[in-house]
Amino acid sequence: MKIYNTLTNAKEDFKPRQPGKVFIYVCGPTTYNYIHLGNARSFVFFDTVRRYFCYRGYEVKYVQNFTDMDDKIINRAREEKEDPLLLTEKYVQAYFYDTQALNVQKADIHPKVSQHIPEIVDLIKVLIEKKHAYLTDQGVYFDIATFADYGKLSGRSLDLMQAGARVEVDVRKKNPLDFALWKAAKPGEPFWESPWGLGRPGWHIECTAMALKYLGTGFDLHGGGNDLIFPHHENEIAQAEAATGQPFARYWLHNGYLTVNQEKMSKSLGNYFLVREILKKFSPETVRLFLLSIHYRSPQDFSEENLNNAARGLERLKTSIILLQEALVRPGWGDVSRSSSLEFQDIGGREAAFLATISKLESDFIAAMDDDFNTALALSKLFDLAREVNIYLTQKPETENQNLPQLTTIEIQNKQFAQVALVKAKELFGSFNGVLGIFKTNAQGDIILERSFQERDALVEPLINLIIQLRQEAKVKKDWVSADKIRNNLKELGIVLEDTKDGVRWKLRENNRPIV
RNA sequence: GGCGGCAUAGCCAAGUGGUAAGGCAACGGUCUGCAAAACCGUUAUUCCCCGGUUCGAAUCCGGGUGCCGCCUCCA
Repeated sequence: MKIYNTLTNAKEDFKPRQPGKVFIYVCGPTTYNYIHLGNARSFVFFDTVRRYFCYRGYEVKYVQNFTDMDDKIINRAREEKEDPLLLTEKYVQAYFYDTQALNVQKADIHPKVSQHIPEIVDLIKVLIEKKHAYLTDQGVYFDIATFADYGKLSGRSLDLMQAGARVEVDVRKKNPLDFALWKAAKPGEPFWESPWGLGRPGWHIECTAMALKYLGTGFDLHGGGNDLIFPHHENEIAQAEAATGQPFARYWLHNGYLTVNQEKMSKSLGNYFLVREILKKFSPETVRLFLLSIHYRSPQDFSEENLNNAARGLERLKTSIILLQEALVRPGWGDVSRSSSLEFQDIGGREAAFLATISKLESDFIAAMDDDFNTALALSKLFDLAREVNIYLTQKPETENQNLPQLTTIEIQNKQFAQVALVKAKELFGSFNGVLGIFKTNAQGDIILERSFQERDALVEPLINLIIQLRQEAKVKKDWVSADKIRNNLKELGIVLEDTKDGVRWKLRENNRPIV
């Protein structure tokens, strides 16, 4: 496996800290708002990274934090006149709602800043003891001059940064780039007790403290969006390595921005689209397919047209999966008792060729993901698989629609071959999807293609109106049999039609509604 | 000013030395009562421009143009 490491600006062979295990820390959201699609890009990508390590047989420990205390939260809470921690809890829940729609698996641990104050305080104590931090009346600051490697992640030297820095001058700081570890509380602000008075942690210290607590020094992967390279991740490294004297994380991954009209999607520009808004119009499968259709380090432009493209591509994949699922239970293809005893080398011409082709796709898929998580290329293998399956199914089996007792031994064997081929294809769909996470799956790992409830709800109204219209036409022709049949069958589905003087009214029997 | 990224068909996009993946759209065909889906075929002699290295470059080197980002909160 090769991974592009921001620390070295090069693709490197991945070597885990411990054989067979991967320890990952990904920067999560600051919970003062709903996540937008740019945030989702990062979360979906790192979820895919995690899934791929699992697919490759690694035991993964995945930690993603919530920054649930900082200036933005305090400001937002003031605006909404709400307690900061309650506000934060609301957006934590919203985060889970939005990301689960996108099939992002929960991290093993989701630590929150507010619940790790003791760890943070201890870490700051160490930094002060080691003379890497100093006190002012504003709080505690990290002294970057004491950390020789400062700038190694973002690739800048201190001199150049100082020349270009537009930082508001704080004369109490030794260096303009020194950053807060502990901020003294102003009146009315939330606070915790510390040896340096009442206050709260600075922005960067929490990730360092929580990563060290759950993953230790020198863990494998640390990730986040490009915009976190400087200063956030640079400062995390400084804090951790100054305190422990050990390398902090070994591979740093950063995803590119999501843009709108080629400009970065960001809250300050106001050009952001919330995940929950987009999901009103596009399915989560479409959104995830869209996000993975480009290499993670490249910028990706958000537009309705691009989402539409993805939606159409998704249709193609769905069709193929449906065709395969149908074939698996159709006479002639898949209705023979499970024939797992067959060895591949026993299998005849057409099936053997098909199996060879899709096996190649599997190795291509792995090669693509091994090369710095090339999801765009991996995705093309999923499309290739769909086409191969479609081609295979286009050609009818000789024995289709014949009953088993009438078949010769050869014919039965052909059916079994076909089934082995189809089962293998289905498994491959499943394992590609297990990595890319586009489709939801059941406990057995089979792909579920049910429409989302939003989609269904949006369809109910026009669909029922259409049926009512057809029934009205039947009534006009005095075709009472058809009209009554429509009404009775709808009733069985929990949809009640009532003919009134002013037209047709319909109701949904409450207990027939699907339970989410 | 410093640092970094990007530029491939109508659109999205993979591809870092060996002769342009995949998706969408479009057109023609097969299938179909008609559609849809599916399948087959066509659609970049060419990869922003100029110059160079090489038997050979979208891929390497030099120069130029355009767009974007970071250096301040941001995934």
